[in-house]
Amino acid sequence: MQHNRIYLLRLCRIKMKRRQTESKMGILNALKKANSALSHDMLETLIDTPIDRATIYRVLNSFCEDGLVHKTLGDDGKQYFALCGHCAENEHGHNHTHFHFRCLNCGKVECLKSDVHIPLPTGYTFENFNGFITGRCSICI
Amino acid sequence: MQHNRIYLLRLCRIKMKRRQTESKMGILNALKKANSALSHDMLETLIDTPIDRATIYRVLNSFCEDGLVHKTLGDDGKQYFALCGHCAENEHGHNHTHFHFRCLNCGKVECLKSDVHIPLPTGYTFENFNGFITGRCSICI
DNA sequence: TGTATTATTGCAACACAATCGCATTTATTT
DNA sequence: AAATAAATGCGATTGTGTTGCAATAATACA
Ligand SMILES: [Mn+2]
Ligand SMILES: [Mn+2]
Ligand SMILES: [Zn+2]
Ligand SMILES: [Zn+2]
Repeated sequence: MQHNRIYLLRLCRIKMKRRQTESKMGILNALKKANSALSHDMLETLIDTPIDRATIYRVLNSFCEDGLVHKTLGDDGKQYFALCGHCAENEHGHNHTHFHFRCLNCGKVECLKSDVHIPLPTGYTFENFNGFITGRCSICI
Repeated sequence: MQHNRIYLLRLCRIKMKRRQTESKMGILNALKKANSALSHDMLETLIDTPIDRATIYRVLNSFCEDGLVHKTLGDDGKQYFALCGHCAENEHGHNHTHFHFRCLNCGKVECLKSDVHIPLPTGYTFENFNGFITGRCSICI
């Protein structure tokens, strides 16, 4: 179920009429390399050839629509985007009911592996989940 | 451990050199009446005598500092403030490791009672938690 | 390979939540 | 009643993300 980036982009090109551009490749590579969730400003510094802010957001949101990436709102008010790696799969597709951890020292945001159990009161229906934890990662003690 | 609002404000006046004002009373009453987490704009509509935006935020943040209220960042990008009712108590004071639920229909934001277990990888330290669930509440089907 | 189509981009303007500086007001103390 | 400084209102500012639009360029197809 793990495909490489080129394959995924090609798939999107056909299915969603996307085009393969340098911006998309750059952003996808940065996400892959970082192996963590990235915010717009993180991407801006990570990518060599400058890309406009609006473009970065548009690319990221298109990745979300296409299922390559998921978005989570950090407790710092920023959106973070991560490649869909070990997202839990179920009958409707794959879902993102996992926590995200942000290290207050190094800033890295990671998807935590454990799938979160969501304790809804009876009669409530579920639509979306966003769980953020902050602290310090093992590298930053 | 449940005190009434007047008592709490009086406590803050002495301990933190706060003053008891109409704005604070209004905001505290609105929170109490709503029995749910409120955002700035919700409060603005709920309170009769108009209070300036900056003042509302300042009052709410002072309430947070004083431990009367806790703040959570909604997935809609807004801050929600709720009276500290059944927040979990531990040796360091009380913590806010519970989910918040926002009904996509009526907009109400509630503190969910169940205390969340936070699955940190080994070597990671905990600082803060923000968990938001959206869906529909039992009233809105 | 050349041309048409239209997805994508950059730029500027915009929307929105929240904060800040500062002069003024006012709750509290004496 | 006067002094002190916390609290307020107003306007400006920050920060994040979106949108409109004309220009660009990736893709399809003859
Ligand atoms: Mn995913
Ligand atoms: Mn609390
Ligand atoms: Zn770290
Ligand atoms: Zn509802």
